[in-house]
Amino acid sequence: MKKRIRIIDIAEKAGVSKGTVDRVIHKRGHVAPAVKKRVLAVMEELDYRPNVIASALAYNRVWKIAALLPNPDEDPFWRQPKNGIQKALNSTRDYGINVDFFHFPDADTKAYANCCDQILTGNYDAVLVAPVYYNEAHKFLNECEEISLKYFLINTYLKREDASFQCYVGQDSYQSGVLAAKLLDFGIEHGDAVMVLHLEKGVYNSKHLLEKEQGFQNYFIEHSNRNIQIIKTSYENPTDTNAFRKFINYQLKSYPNLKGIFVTTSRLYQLVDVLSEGQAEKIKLVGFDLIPANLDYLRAEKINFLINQNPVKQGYLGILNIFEHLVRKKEVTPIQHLPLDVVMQENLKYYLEADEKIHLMI
Amino acid sequence: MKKRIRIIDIAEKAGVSKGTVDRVIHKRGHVAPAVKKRVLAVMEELDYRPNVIASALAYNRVWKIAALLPNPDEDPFWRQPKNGIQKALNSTRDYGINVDFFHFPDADTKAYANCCDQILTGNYDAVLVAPVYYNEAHKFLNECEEISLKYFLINTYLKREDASFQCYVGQDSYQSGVLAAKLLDFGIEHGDAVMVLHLEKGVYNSKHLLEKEQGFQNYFIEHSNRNIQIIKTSYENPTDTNAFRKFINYQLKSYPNLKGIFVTTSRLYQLVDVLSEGQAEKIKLVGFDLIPANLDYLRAEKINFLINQNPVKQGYLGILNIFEHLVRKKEVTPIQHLPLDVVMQENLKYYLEADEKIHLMI
DNA sequence: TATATACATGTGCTCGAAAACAAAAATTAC
DNA sequence: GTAATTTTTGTTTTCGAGCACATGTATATA
Repeated sequence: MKKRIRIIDIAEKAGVSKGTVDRVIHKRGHVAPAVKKRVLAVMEELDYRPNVIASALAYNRVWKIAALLPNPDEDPFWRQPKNGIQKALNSTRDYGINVDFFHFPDADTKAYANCCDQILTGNYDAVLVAPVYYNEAHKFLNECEEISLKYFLINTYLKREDASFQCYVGQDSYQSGVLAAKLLDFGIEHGDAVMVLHLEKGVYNSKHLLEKEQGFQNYFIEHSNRNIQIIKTSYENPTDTNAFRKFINYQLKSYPNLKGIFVTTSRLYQLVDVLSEGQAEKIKLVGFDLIPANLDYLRAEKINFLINQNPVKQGYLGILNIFEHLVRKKEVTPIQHLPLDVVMQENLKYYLEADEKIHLMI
Repeated sequence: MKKRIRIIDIAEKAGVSKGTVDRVIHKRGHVAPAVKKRVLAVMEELDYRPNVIASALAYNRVWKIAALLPNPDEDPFWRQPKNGIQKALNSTRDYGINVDFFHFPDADTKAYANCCDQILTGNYDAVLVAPVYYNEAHKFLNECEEISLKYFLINTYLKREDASFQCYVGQDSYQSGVLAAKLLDFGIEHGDAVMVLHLEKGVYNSKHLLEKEQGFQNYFIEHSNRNIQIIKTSYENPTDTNAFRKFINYQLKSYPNLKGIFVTTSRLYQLVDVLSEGQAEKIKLVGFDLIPANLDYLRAEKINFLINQNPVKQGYLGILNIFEHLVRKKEVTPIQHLPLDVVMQENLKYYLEADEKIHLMI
């Protein structure tokens, strides 16, 4: 077991003081070229690795981070990323990471603008943004760019080329559509029909839903020998059960060879709500997200697959990337897609447990 | 942003010195009951949380860990857990975690016993064990128990009730069989037949293979309405391609309604090797492990699903649990099953990337 | 040569907790 | 009541790196 190399060890071996070694390490200048070379050589030779713990302690600086997210009390989905953020905080607190949350109520642009103002004038070192509203988000990010406020995106991808853009953590919408197609394809026969169904208002403004659809469609185009017919539909208000049931029954009658449905949102359970026993048995179903209503149907074997893109981890990795960037001064990967987990009744529990166990380390 | 509470803050508020607070925190005794009560009350009131960084630095102690694994140069599988161990080390080194590796060549019981001796007499604080050989492992763990050497198991589960047993991280063999059954079931028809195929020597000594088989079988027993016939087979030496091909052709002739095969080891690729184009297309295939040979066939859509139980993470979590136990003095969960990831061509890349990204934190 | 100036190098304090050590107070023994 | 002993409490050093400040050395300018 070899002794750990400290700055002082390098200093001694190079015949200088620790102050000089420190200046070399941090490139602070004021070191004679010959000395610098000697110090670097010794560092190389002894394979010096800074003690990150001592470093963090001595740094003793506080990093101000803002997190701009929809209100988790209104939209329960956001409880999970917020949870992940808080878990990351437990690991990073002693390194000086400090997060202020900014939540805005759904579709309240005034409150939203207010949040943005506070963040822009609040002297933050970085901001974690869920850019759920396309236009507003772009506007805010432009402003961040102006004051060189570094931003990290989670959940929804926005194409940005700014210097202030650091990284995105979230889903790969297109690929999740491809995956859904492959899953359904495995369970149906040559010549069957499948449906991609959006249960959401304003689908044609939601880029990620369209990407899912595109991925789904492209799979079957690339597997044209399977001769699968694709039906694209959307339905805005599945909460009105009776009307929705009529709509679905009409679809099933129109396409008697329909054997699989892909619901692009987390609302697959609302489709199952209106399917009869016989219908549900005949049609394979794929959807998103491990929310309780979906899980009930997954356990009852009425839903075949749920695709999961760990929302807790989104928040966790969001903060972790900020930590790596600010504290460790590392380059972060610009695009970080979360795994597309294929969840079934048989492997569900591991994914539910996994969220509890993100207790890792810095 | 609230200031972090330090020991000295508590000391001041309680009207004592930081030495006294320290004694209370660490239960070192030598504190008057009344004072202890006052200090605890202040700690509670100010919600004191120790600065783990400063704590780790001051501790300045080295933990000696031994890792007993098969030689990764002989069995490439073990390269991955070892990789995970090394990644965990990068995160924990500064906390004083120090690992010595002990590798034994395959089936060399003398070398194995030698490793064990070294570990038992080497004054280690904990040992991470992959108990691949049933009898030898039990013997070693008994000896650990005698000298109160704490052990942590990875990869293969051994039922132990000792006080020295801390936790197991690894696969859930039974459940992976159930999952494989469900996957195949989704792709076949009522009345078809499926095969569970062991490609390994000494199957009936390998408890985890039998558990996989059991899980597979029980799924179909519980779904008897599907009326699926189960064929159990094993073949010891698939490397002899010609003989193996004959064997498989014979099986396929014997069971013309065979529509799915579950290979219980990572050797599914050897089955695909001997299947003709036409045969591979008709039969759905499920197996284990993201090894290159399997991945080639997965990408070529000849393998339908690979079940993955992140081997890198096994090693990583093994060390992390030791860290949590020794350094953080936390209770660790005794049984920790890794997620059973369902891997297809369409979501493969995320799982391959994921291994790179375990860079998490302490 | 004296002095200002720039640059190179060394010293010492800091972060917060741990623990050895020193001092003070309380208790016991005689 | 005093000395010896035990118990309680306070002080100081340590961990390794960061950084402000002090000191030292060489070059330029008068």
